[in-house]
Amino acid sequence: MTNKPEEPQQPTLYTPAEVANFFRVDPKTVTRWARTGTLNPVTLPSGHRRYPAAEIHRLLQVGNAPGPDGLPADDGADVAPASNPRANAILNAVIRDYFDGDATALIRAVRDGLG
Amino acid sequence: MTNKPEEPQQPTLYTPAEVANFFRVDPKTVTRWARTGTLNPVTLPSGHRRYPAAEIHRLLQVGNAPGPDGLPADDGADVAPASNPRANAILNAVIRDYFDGDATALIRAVRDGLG
DNA sequence: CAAAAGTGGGGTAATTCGGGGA
DNA sequence: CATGTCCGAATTACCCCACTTT
Repeated sequence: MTNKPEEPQQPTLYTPAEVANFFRVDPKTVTRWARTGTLNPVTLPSGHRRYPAAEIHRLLQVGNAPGPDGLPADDGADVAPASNPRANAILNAVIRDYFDGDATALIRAVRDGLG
Repeated sequence: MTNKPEEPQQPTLYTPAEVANFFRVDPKTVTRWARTGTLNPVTLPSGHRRYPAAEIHRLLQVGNAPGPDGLPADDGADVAPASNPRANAILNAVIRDYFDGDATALIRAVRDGLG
């Protein structure tokens, strides 16, 4: 490792314990943030997670607390409030079951169930 | 360190320490991955291991956006695997903000965001 | 030839995961 | 709804020393 052009010495990834310490929360909460999409960690082959420093630093900024509404609602598109109970039920089930594993599954399910 | 850059190495090979830095794990963990078959390294006559870059990048790309110093600037092989960070962020934001009121907002955002 | 750094093997404590429930 | 806590199982980290390579 003395002559390799690329070698990230700086910890670009944080462990769950480190992230938990940053936000003063339980590591379990950090895991939950990963499940819900608030954080997008690198998943090791074993299933353990490593959190990119950029991701953490972004949330650590003042005013960007990782609360329930920590994510930027960038789209700001004035969506039409339809209140479709049927769609609501379908999406809710899919989100709970598949959102963590595969976002595209949600998309497909949405189209299949509502299209 | 064992091989000079002059050596015509077609595939880039990483040392255990380098791989450990990539994943933010202990070098021994990398060795364990090799022993359990998670990684398929090149074994030197001495018994030491060298890990092909392709192998490492394949695992490292899973939901990760390496920083500037990060290294694997991902190939562009933008497969949509079990976890699309951008999709996750978009969906998460929309779900939290609008899901209760209108499920179609999620669909629209998904289409716009993921194209 | 001797020394230093890296790696492999093994063993043990600490972390993390996942689920369930307060 | 989000977080904290308890549990068992799996994974990882850190300690030792021996061997290889520079």
